Amino acid sequence: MKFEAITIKDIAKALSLSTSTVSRALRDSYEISTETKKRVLNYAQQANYRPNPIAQSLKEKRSRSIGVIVCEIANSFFSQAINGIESVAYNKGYNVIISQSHESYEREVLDLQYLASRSIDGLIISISAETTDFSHLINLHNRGFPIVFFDRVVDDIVTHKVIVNNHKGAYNATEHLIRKGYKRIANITNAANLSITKSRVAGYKKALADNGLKEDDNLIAYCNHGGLIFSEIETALASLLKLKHKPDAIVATADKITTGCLRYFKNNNINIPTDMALIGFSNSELTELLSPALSIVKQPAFKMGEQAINFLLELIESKRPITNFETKILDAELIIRASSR
Amino acid sequence: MKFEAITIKDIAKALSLSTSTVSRALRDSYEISTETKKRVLNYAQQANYRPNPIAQSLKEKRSRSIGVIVCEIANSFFSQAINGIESVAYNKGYNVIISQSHESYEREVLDLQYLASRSIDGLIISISAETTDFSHLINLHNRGFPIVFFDRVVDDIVTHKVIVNNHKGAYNATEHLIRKGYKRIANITNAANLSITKSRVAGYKKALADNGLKEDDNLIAYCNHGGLIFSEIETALASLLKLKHKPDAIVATADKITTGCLRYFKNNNINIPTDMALIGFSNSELTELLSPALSIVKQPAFKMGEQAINFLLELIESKRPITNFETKILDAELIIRASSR
DNA sequence: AATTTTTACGCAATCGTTCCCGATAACGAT
DNA sequence: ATCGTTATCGGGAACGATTGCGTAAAAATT
Repeated sequence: MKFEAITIKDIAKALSLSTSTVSRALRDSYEISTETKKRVLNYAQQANYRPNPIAQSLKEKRSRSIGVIVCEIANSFFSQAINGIESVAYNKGYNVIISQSHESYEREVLDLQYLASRSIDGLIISISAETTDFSHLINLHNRGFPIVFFDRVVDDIVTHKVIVNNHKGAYNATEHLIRKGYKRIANITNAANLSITKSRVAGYKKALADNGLKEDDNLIAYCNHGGLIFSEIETALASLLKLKHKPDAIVATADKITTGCLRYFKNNNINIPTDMALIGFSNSELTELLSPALSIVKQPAFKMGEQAINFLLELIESKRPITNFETKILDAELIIRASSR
Repeated sequence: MKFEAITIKDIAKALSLSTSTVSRALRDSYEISTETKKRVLNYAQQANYRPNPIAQSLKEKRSRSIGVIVCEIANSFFSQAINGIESVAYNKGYNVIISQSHESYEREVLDLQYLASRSIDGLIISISAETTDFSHLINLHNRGFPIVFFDRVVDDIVTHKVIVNNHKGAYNATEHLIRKGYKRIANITNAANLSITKSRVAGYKKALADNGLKEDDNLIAYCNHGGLIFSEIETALASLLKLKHKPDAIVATADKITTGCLRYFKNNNINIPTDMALIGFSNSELTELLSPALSIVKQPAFKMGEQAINFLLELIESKRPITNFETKILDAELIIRASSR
């Protein structure tokens, strides 16, 4: 099935003009008489003419579309961030092509190849939990391709970045637990290589240190798939609970891990917060309604998305190469509820 | 910032060949000698040549991208459906451009114009709660543009559709409440004009009738924004609770409405299920962890997405016009938990 | 040796737009 | 009458890839 649209040639033929004149008339060039402009504009309107964006892209060497790679759309944080990206992109006439890495390095590389082959003008990415080799990104970046990182950034690549103050978020969450009297606080977190993991673990450790608690590597568990696989959370928690000196509270520093912990405790009849306190990073709208209501560290996902796309459009639309790159750090919100009281 | 890619011309020049020869060599044409093919292929590989999809699109009059319009990405049902769409599209070399209507008719029309202007090859859409005028879609459809509806379909437009057995889903949910002994069962549902609303309300009514319960229009409340605005749920529930003869159970037939009801009851200290039983349509992963665990009607969102994209690709890739349209009806799953016991 | 056939490649048009050059006419100034 | 201006417009070459058609050389056939 095809679907033939009217072109500038059709207009030219119908009005006995040249395509150049029609093109210029449509773009309101000064070299075209008001009379002719009117004729062209009227005809175009009546015929419902729309310029072919593909032809324009070919001519202008830009597609007016940008790529976004996240690990999962079906994750509140990312879907909210995408909302932010979309709202700005829409207003600026860009379209957004979304790809999911599903926390797989291989898939991330494929996604990137795919997007690059679709000639996107720029990329916003939060890298997958598996990714430790950045050559696919470095390659593009070195060739001057506009990239903005958000959430999970790559330190070695110098470009605009948007993150949350992960250190502070984890610090505050941990400190809150300490103030509530918890003594043995475990940290279940994302893959160790991720930037967010490093900051969050550091924040957690700093809070312990600042409050005279000793850190214990046995109390830190890494989930290499970011909690996407429930069993990795089970394994982590099971081994924590097997410790001689069990934890009495948990800081979970990823959305899926936070809710995964809750699921595990419910499955195993472990009472929150009496047997085990829980606080975790999450952007779900439902944490308040959970049982017990979850204490969370909530990221300004929508704003992060907005900031990321603004950064990207700056890179794309800048005439001269940008050398002055910025890292925007937003604050996460600490919301205390029943799971840590 | 630009980013120059290698073209077929560059290869041609480098190897002292014509662009036609290079093109044919790359496409493995029989008219090119094995020798030349090897040279071209080697050079292309070494130079990391990628055909320019925009130029290809212009030539082939197809963009290999499809549009998806849903009301909200940050909704489990839709994000899961998009996952399904994406997984198939990805494998077939199509990319997916997602737009959100935010339940607004105006925005839906704009989205559609936008997508059409981006020359997508086809469209998958679940219409907004506000939409009652379908001329924007009818227009496209009449011009032979491939459209597949899912979830919220338009009866008047004859094309492939993917839905869930909404009647049965609502029927089963209602019947379950009746069996549990609830006598006055209210139904809070989406905008009245939506196809899904009609089916679900009908299913609800049928279950009442089949079990000797009288339907009462005071017990049916419509949320015109699909629960996107919490106040509309509040209003609906408040007026239900003001009735002389209050309901003792609620069937909520939209994701946001279901969780919205729960939120309202918690806010107002209404105990579930003793004061009020609750069952509702939802695809959230967290319903099990809510307090109380929510009984739900769960749609096979991922499968629906897969089916929708398969339908669409059939329409797009078919040589001759398709006249034999299909409506795929999948079954929803009824999951009983504490909120209705 | 003369011919036909096959092989292997180039030319040029095409897709829809844009834009650099001209080209033409009207008009006033010299 | 000649020239310079200005106002309007058209020709045609891009952009990158594809493809029908034409043709030289090589190979096969007579």
